[in-house]
Amino acid sequence: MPELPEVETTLRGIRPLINHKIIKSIIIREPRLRWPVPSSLTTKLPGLTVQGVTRRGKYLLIDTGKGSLIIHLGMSGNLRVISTKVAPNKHDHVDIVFDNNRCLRFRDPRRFGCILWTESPPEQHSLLKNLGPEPLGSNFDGGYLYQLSRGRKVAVKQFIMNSKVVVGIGNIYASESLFSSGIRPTIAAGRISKQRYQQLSDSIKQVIGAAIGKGGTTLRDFKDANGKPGYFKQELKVYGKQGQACKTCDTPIKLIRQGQRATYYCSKCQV
DNA sequence: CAACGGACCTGCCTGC
DNA sequence: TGCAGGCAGGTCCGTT
Repeated sequence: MPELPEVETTLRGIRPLINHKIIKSIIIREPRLRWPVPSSLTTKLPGLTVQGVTRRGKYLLIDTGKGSLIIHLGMSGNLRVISTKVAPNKHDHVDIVFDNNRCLRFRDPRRFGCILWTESPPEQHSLLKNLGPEPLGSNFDGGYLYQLSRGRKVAVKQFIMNSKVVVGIGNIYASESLFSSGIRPTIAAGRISKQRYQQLSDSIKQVIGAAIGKGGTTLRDFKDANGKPGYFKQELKVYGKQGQACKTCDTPIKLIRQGQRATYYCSKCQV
């Protein structure tokens, strides 16, 4: 479900609904996520107030002043703010309950997501401290990609999906931004020119930015915090379109596998 | 250090 | 209709 635009959409949805709210309790129905949900949250969270809701890469950070919740949605997670009266579904693993009879409900069928707690600044957490720049940040550009990629033999698609290189480029937007910049996904990262990396970083910003503007991409059942789907799917040019005509040149879109992930590209437009 | 494969899970779709 | 197999939006970790 979530790539960075979906996480950003979720952030924008939940922030105004939970910021400055007092936490009444936490209900952990299923602690077995990627890492166990700390049972200590049951005693630590009640009485704390949400002081801020931010994002680093695909990690959502809820600051309480005493510590921060670090939430990742994995492949299939989502967060909604709803009435505590709404009965939980099978995969609604955790509720953060506020004192206004609403709760932040974490649902994640595949349980690849996580909910962790840190009492240090979250950016020092081991999951966050080695993350690369934000793709929409001013320190992410062609020069940065060019410099970091010298000597690297890994394919450029896997390079830009490496969170130490840049955060938030998932499988959909990797294929889409490489198509948009005319770069073949299989090319070794270390053999791409600075100019082409500038095109790539521009494309990444454009594609991610447009996807956020559309509320993310809904493939199966992504819904934002208010239950609305994303509308970027109709903008996709290559993802999931193997065999279909390229929108630029009519050549059939190819599907290959890189590192056990599907990659879609146009063999004529992308060189 | 870089690269790769395996691991963690459930749901859905396809094909027999 | 049932069932096995493959695949899915992520990313960490251990091994080469």
